[in-house]
Amino acid sequence: MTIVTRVPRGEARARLLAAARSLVRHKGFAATSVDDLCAAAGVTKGAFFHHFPSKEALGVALVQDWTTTTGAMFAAHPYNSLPDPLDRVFAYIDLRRQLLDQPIPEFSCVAGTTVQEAYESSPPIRQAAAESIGSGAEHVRPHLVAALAAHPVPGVTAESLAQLFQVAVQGGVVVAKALDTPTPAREAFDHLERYLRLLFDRPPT
Amino acid sequence: MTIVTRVPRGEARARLLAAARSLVRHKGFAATSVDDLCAAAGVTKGAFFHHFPSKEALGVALVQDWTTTTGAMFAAHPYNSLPDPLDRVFAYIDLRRQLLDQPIPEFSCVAGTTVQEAYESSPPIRQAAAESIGSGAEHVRPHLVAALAAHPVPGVTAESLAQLFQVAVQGGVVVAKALDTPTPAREAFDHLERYLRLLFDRPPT
DNA sequence: AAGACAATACCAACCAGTTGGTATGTATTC
DNA sequence: GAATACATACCAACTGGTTGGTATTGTCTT
Repeated sequence: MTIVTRVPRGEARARLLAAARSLVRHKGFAATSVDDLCAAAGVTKGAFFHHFPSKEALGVALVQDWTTTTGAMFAAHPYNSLPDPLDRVFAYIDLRRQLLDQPIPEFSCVAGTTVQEAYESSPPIRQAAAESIGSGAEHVRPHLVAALAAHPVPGVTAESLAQLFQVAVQGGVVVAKALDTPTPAREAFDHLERYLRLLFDRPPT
Repeated sequence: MTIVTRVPRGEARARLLAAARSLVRHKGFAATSVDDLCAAAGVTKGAFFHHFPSKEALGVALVQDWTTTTGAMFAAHPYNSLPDPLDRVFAYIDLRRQLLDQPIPEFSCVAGTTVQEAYESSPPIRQAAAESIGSGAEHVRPHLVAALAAHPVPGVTAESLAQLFQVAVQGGVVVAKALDTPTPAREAFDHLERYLRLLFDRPPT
């Protein structure tokens, strides 16, 4: 008598999204088949297409889910409550560096990985990735706005700096994957911090 | 009587690599099928598997071909012959910005795009991408070495700066694809130039 | 409180088309 | 004439997606 432990009713969608997050980070979106996803989630194809009308729809949901969960994670982090805005920026960089203390697939960005494949082949997924990257920039932009208000730097906007953070994050993932080491990503954040300290005339304490 | 213009004998391999470069930049590696490649190259499957033992082998050859052609393009560029090393670095940044005056797929990096998908699924391709990224850093690293020799900056190495360039290039592509505009990539290079001018005490002329 | 009923959540089997790859044949070149 | 450079035809495995069904849940009525 074999006891088949089934996935509890109501969890299928969440498990599919979790499986997708992991598989996409490891193999990319196109290389992850619907069968892969169902097997990893412990669910059948019927369940998959009950919750998602297509594989593309799951891709959109995956990126949106990524946006909200990472958004919640950053929003809840104590760095947001430091009194000085520039300290908040530096604490954000620290947090970013801490995230690199994980295996590479674990710190790679779902939106960034997916958009490379979806840029032309799936406008909806690209759109979701755009919102994700934009929302990600919002984790530093307000602090940069406040810091620049207290200490203006000619020719430098909070928006372009916030996007520079995103470029560093995404580029860090790509280079880390290529060289198979998080070091270049970490050092990119070191340079970013040094750049900001020079811009804002705030030498390391 | 239909005249079928065939691909001249001996060109199949080169045409397959050219087709692969274009298709991979637009759709990614996994989403590009062998049939796609043959159709785009105007060649049959027999030709494909005559020149490449597998799709993976074409992926490796594609990345290697990318490394050599881009390497030759940068090596031949006049920025290398400027007298001052830091001027060479700034001219390299200018060149990088010029490359952004193209449609996004045209300036996206084949190695960077591919490695995201191949990181775990294909060690040989990942290895080729590692060599490509490493070789790419060599287009600035010597100039940074010379610039730092003339004007040392405590705590800053030419190697980590060269890798920062790679992070900016790769991150620029990802963010540009996500937001569907080259602006963040361009501004990342602006910030990079400003950072270097601060580090080397070389205000804009 | 119990029964009817419809929605929801899921499953197993199946489908047509596509995938990477092969076996075999033929025209060119050296 | 032997190697090289292809073309044609084909295949098993897998692809995203569909089908028809079942078990579970909530909801409304009596």
